[in-house]
Amino acid sequence: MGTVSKALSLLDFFNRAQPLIGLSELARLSGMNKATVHRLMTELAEQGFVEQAGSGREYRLGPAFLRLASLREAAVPMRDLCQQVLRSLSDATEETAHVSLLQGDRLVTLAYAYSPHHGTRVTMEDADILNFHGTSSGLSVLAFSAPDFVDMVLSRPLAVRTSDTVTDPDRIRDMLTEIHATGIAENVGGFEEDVHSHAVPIFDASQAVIGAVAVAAPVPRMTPEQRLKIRRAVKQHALDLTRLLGGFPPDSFNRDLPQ
Amino acid sequence: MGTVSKALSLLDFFNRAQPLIGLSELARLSGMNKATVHRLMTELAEQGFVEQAGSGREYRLGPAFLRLASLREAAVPMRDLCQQVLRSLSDATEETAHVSLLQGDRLVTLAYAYSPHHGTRVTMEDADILNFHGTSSGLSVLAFSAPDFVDMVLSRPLAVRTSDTVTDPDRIRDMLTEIHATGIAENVGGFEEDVHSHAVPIFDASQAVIGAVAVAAPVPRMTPEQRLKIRRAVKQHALDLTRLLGGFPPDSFNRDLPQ
DNA sequence: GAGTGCGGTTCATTATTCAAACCGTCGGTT
DNA sequence: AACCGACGGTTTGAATAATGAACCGCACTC
Repeated sequence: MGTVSKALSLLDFFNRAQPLIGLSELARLSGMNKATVHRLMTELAEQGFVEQAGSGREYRLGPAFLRLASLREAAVPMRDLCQQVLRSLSDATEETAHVSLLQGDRLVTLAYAYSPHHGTRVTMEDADILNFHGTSSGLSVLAFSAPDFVDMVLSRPLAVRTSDTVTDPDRIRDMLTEIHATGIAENVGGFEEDVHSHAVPIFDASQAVIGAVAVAAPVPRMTPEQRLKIRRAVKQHALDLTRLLGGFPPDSFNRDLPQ
Repeated sequence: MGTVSKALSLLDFFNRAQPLIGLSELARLSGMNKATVHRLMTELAEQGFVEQAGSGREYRLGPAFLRLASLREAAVPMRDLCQQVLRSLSDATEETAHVSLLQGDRLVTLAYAYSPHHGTRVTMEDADILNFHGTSSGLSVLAFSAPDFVDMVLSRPLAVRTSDTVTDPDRIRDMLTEIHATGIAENVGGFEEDVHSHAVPIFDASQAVIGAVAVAAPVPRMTPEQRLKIRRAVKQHALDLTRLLGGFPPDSFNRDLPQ
């Protein structure tokens, strides 16, 4: 791993639950030497990528990201487009809709939309990291990923989030085969208890998978009629989003709407 | 300059006007070797900080920034707070208000708010980079910066944006002395023609300057009464914002509202 | 088909980075 | 007040990774 990757990977230890991290802790988390972490953080701080919090001397993410995110969105209004599609999707299904994007070997929540129709709903956070094996989004992405990537993901330890999380690689591979055939991944309670979700992958111009569109509903609301409605809507909106982003589904992608 | 700084500095060449940059051009812009740039960009791409556009092979900023900006804003809702203060400030002055933040040795626009009161207004872009010598925001920041920093800024070539841009370091130093005394910087047409702007610095918990609040109005609308109203409003709102961000003005800062 | 500029690669040289030990400081404990 | 452990940060020779000139294949132009 190059120096730049090391420095950037330090940023991954910051999240909503842990926005402030001290030098020693960061060294522990990353497994790097303290001196190394210090030098890397100093360089990141010079560029505004991290800063040291006023009171303690702990680090947190810096203001540079606001600027760069603004420029990214100006160049590629992906979030905007996703938000529009999600609005329509959550209206159509009356449930929570969200888009996740493949960033390196992680799947990251980019945007979401709630439906005001029900008092209870599945709630989301931006910038959450989803696992591949226990979410419909992750499974839908894997089903259209290169075998090498699937092998890499399934050879890592697979976190058990709920009693329904499937962690047997062989069973997961069977699921991927079926998802590849239908174009839709379905998951019940594998990530959060009582959440029933459907996901369909989205693709870029080179027909490579770049993420997924999903709808997540509370398990008790999932009637057969509602399930069919969601499956049709997710698939249609995922195809729309792929097209809006300038992409194309691969030839093997089943474009039929589910019956 | 360390490797990490080199890699991150490559990101600075992307902006609204030039969102796509090829390898050779990036090497030229940065003065680095093409192989070096290639390796750095490859590492940045692995982490999602840049990506290669579908058609050509040019690079553009990647989706990672959306995630990190979201986490930054969750940890430090600076943009949110600024937006609230700016809303109030632009309502009070009936002109465009904006906040810029010091990031390393650059001054970057963070947020702005327009007033719906007039049909014409000064328009802004997020993530624009302001110069120090030709903007009221920049001058107000300089006036409360360490002498070393001022020397560094004024020893660089000073861009001439309009016929009214002041570029004589001695004259600028005189202006800084006065700005330091009053706490307000004023600039007429030094950055954009026909724009009259006022700015007041904002400070962090250690009383160091971190940016500025400004109001920009078309020159023809600037009557003596309007000018006084703006000066009072900018100063008050800058003090409010400093406090909201958990900061304190330095002891030398003149807290009196202008008469 | 020679010339140009592109993205990308190679490899010996060289400068940077690493790990371990060490400082000074801060709170809490004895 | 002496001790302790953990903190952020700094120094060191030894190990590693970055560097840049030259090069490749390609597309396009003249």
